[in-house]
Amino acid sequence: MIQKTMGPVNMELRQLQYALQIAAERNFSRAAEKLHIAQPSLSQQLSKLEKELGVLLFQRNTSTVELTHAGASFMEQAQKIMDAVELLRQEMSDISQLRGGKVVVGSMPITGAHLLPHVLPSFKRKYPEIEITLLEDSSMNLEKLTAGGKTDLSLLALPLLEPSLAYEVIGEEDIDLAVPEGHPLAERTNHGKPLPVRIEELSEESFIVLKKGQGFRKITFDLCQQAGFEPKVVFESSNMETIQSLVATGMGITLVPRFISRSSRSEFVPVYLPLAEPVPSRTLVIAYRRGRYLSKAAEAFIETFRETMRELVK
Amino acid sequence: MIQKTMGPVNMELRQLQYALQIAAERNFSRAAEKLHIAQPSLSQQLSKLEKELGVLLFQRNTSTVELTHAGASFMEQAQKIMDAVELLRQEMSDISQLRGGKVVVGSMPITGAHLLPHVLPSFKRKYPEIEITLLEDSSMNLEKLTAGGKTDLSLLALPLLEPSLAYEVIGEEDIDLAVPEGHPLAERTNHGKPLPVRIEELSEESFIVLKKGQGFRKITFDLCQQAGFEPKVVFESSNMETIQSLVATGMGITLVPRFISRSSRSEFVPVYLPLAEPVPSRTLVIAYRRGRYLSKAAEAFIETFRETMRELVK
DNA sequence: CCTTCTAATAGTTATTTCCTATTACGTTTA
DNA sequence: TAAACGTAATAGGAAATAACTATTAGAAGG
Repeated sequence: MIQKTMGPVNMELRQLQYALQIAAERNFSRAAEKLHIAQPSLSQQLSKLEKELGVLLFQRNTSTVELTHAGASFMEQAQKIMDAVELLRQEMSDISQLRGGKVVVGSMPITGAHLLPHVLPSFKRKYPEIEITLLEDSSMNLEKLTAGGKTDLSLLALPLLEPSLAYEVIGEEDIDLAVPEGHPLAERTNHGKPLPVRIEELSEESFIVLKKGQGFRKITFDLCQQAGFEPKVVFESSNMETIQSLVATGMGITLVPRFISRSSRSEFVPVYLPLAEPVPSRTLVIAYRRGRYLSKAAEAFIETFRETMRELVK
Repeated sequence: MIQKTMGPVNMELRQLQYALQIAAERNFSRAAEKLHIAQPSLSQQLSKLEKELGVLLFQRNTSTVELTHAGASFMEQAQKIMDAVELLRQEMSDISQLRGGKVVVGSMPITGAHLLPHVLPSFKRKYPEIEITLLEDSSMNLEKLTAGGKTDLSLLALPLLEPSLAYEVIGEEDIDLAVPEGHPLAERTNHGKPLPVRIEELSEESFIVLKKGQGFRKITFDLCQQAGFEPKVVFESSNMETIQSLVATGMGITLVPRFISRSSRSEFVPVYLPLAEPVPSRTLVIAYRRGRYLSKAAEAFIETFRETMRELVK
């Protein structure tokens, strides 16, 4: 990091503003009035400024006030500075008023592909000036990224492994079963509707699951364990969409979050069956660093996400 | 007036500098040290700044300090502002150190053409960054321009008519007589050198003089009057060079300042004769507004002018 | 668990800015 | 020429602000 030795800045914006006002009015008393200060204060501040600069800015006696050449070039540059200051104030004001800003959001590929497309348009509509940057990764990596401050928020599912993360629940997502067409479980219907499947019934099935580091893999294993068996894994993929295709082609079965089973559009689509009560679900949350102040923009994103989820679940 | 609702500029350069230093160090204590203040002061000022902006600039707890998105864009703009401030300080410093600045100098066409060419080069050599703007006009107009602040200095000859002008003498300039070649006065020689002429001898001559408003016209008339006669004017011109040509072609005679008779280079050159003791002269001065502070650049110009004159008269 | 950093808070002091009153100085008017 | 007016500068004291010291509280590391 380059150390810029900045000399002591004794000059202050107030003094620039005072000088500019005097230049505009060409009269100390009137300038002081507009600045809501007394005339002697203005004289004092200007003298101080001139003394510090080592330059006379105004040629003045008791009757006339006019710029020196030095004063003229001072005013030119001072005005640029004040304009830049005004711009800075405006930018900060925009951010605090949600008319600007930036949020870096992490999400798993699954949710990125299936949930965010619903959220982002309405967020953009509501806060057109807030920039959203998306970062897709596995849930494990996302937790690390968020814990390390690389993202402001991450869309994740419980449980979180990183203890430094806090979260807000944004919704429950039911879990379905995916089987190949013609699978015996898909044939059990009641008035044409498939019957719910109990997880225990899957103990002898071949499972296709996500690779390690992806949260939903653990959810699958936990559900099977709760049902009293260890799933027989015949294939692993890091891509949930790929798994759907593999199931469709008859290589095995899998558990899948509802938002995926709802919107699968690829060529090879498996059959989705509901699971029996109590329907297993995963809790979707937006996670962020514990103890951290969330920017208003980030809060607005969370709020919009929640609203959108409520709409989706209807 | 305690209207604090939307006070204009409460932000101060000091605070920008503090914020930038914190951003550079990412550590309040070290930043405070470099700023030569105590750490609590720094915390206070930053909090005040953030409160005024309505935006958190640093995400911080007791162990880490890092920029928020708002903070990042703040620093970007703040650095621009500090750079502009530094530039302003530099410009003013240059002016006060005579490494910059501007002087508007008025001069009569005569002196502009014959004296300034000697002065300007050495001034430029000494103060290469000071800009000199020349304004040529008649002495009468120059006095008005300078009294009105349109020029910083004017090169004039005594007496000055404007009472609001002060002046510094920069030298005496002897006055010569110009006659056509072959004129009887030019024939009176002593060992080949022309004899000095007494002004009384010119009472019957035809004079070519400058137009009204030009100082040297009055000097000519005054000298004649002192010699006891009223000059017979046969022609008037506003241009001293033209008068030289007219004299050369035999239309009359004229009085001329030494610096002109010395350096006439045109096609039609008259004969220049010295005037008898006491040799009349005019006092050249640099005039400026009475009671006005002269910029250092203007003072430097005067000083350089004097030096150059001393060189010239040698 | 203790020690060590580091930022925030409390309370006080020092500095700076601002105010009122007044002076000084040009300009205009009588 | 003197008097009256308008304006910037100065003086001295009051108010506001930024600085300091001492301390607390919270995280990180041994």
